[in-house]
Amino acid sequence: MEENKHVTIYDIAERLNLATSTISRALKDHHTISDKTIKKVKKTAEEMGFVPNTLAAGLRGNKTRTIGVLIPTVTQPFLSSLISGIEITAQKSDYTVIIMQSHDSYEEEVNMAKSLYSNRVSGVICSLAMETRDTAHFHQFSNNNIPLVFVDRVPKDYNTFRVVIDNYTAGYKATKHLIEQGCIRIAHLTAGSELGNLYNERKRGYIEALKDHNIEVEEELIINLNSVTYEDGVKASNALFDLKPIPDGLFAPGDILAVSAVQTAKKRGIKVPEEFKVIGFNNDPISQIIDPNLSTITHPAEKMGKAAAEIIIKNLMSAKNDDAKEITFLNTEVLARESTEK
Amino acid sequence: MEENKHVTIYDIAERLNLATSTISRALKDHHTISDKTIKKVKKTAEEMGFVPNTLAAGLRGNKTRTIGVLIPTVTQPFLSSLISGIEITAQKSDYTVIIMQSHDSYEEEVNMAKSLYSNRVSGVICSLAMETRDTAHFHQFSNNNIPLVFVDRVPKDYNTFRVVIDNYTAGYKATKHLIEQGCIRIAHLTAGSELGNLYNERKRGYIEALKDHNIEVEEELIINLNSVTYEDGVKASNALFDLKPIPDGLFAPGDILAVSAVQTAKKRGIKVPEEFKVIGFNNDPISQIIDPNLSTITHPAEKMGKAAAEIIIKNLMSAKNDDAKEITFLNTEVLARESTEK
DNA sequence: ACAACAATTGCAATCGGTTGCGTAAAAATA
DNA sequence: TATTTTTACGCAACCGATTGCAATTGTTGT
Repeated sequence: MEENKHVTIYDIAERLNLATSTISRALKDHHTISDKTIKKVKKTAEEMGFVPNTLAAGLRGNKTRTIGVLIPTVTQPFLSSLISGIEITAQKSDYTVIIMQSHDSYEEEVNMAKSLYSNRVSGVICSLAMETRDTAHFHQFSNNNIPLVFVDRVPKDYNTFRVVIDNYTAGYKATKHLIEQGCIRIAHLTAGSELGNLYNERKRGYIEALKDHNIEVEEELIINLNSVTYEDGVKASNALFDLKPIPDGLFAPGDILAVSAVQTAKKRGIKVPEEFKVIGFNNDPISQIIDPNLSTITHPAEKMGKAAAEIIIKNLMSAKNDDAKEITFLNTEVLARESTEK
Repeated sequence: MEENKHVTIYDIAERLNLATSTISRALKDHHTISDKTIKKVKKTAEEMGFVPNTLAAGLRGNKTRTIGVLIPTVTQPFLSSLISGIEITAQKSDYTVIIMQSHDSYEEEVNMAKSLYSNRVSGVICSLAMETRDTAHFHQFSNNNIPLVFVDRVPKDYNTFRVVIDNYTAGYKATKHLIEQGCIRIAHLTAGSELGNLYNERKRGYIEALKDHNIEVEEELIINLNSVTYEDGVKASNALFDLKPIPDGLFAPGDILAVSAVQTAKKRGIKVPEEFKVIGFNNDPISQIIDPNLSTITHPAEKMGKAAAEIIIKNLMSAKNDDAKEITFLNTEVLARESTEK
């Protein structure tokens, strides 16, 4: 096996009897280099199998064309779609994406943030870990003019870009849909998280919708979960079905929870949607697989990823850090399917 | 907003009136540095908010402690679990993971490979794009002693590490399971792909299982798909259900396909599993959501990811490139669920 | 033919850790 | 006390691309 040492611009320079500066400029079509030389350099570079060393360029120029992505996990459909969106947009502008998972751990998030900074990423896109209660570990980015975009699970009081949906309105719409389908005793699952306040917002929407339709808010119909998992969903569903009478509707702020409710209902012989209507959240793939098909709220993951990446790239180009750190709201819609049919 | 310039070892050296070499060594507990100095340096580094510049270290040492992952997409459950496994293992050894998606395009795969090389990754883990027919773009890694591990969809004749399941045996097991459950006319979906020959292997297992049980292999029961998608699965299923008599079993080499078959059957009033038994592949989340629950073949995604990352890291530490480039086979099992019940 | 200017290319410093080698100071040995 | 050995640290080159400025060559104008 041949041991090709990496080909550098020095090798090209030597071969062509030119200076490295000329090679460097020729390779990026600098206007002070003649067409003849540019052609010659590019041809030789190609022949020699030259691949620029990103590290050297990054070190010298203090910019890496790399976007760091810090998210709880890549295995949730919403987040993997988010990544996909980021990646597509990044690629178009020739940016590389580094992905790190916090596994919803604060400690890991802190470490990963440091690692991203250490890698001198040009920008950061982050969805907060569940555990995270303070955001001091993001100051290193803000303080060094590295654009930072929070997505979906965002801190409330951090002056930076945010890409989110209007969770309040989404929760309101979901609940209103159930009411319109005839529900009058609507349960809700929620989860505590101070910083990424999206569950609180959805709950607020739920409550407001009930009030606006003169439906009493019953505390026993609102269950607080420790974690948004299938297992916890089953537990909560069983608790709801132990009530008499059982509620006639459920707004679950995640499709996994909604699915767990549907399946628990089935097991207990409760008919969905006849006796119990369910609407989920996210429009995960499973929502179209389960029988009955799950009504849900769209959560434009890929769009959000694209939007976040665009903000980073745009901000990096303009080089002004005095831009307003606006919040981008993307739309959500009710997808009415079988699980809420009258 | 304060504009902290990045703190460097030069800053620390100046503050403590030491040489940068001493700082550098102290920070990594070099034995020639006194404990007193080490403590002092670390404390000061902490105070000053020093974060090492990975680029500089990588450039100098020509190693980045970064693993490049090149896969078709992150949105498939199998692949996102694979990433998860890679990431967990990498993190333990303090490696960073860069993820790139080929979107099953040969051209993108070539570009991304170049980008990874350009970023001087320490190792590469790759699952081939569907389109890929030649692997010349991986020579740059092999030629430069950068460990390369192919996972799942691997080239047949490339002398490097491979982490796979035994697709032949898995296909055999799946088919045998259907036979044991009483099927005698078993259909199969497959897809062409010369390099990542896993569908061919599964098909081989299918055929051998039939032969071993004295069941005739009928060409009309084997449908070749253009793509492994829900839509193509529906088309194929409809084609199968147009036959008379319809087959009584199906081995689908992917849960999405299996699900499409189950749902198509339902729509046409064909009862699963009474009239038509289905076994899928991968044990995707949807396999436990669909009604009836889907029998399937386990595909140990996270384990494969961990194994691949371990190979990379181990190889990087031993620094011998003459190791045997062995193939790692991970086990698969039949998960018998409702969709193949007698 | 010569100044003035434009078009090309070269020189050398720079980014920030890393590391081989050299050296001064402290400790051990003769 | 003189000499050898350790211990602890400094010097300076290095990785490879970038870029401000200097230098060279080629053009145009008068």
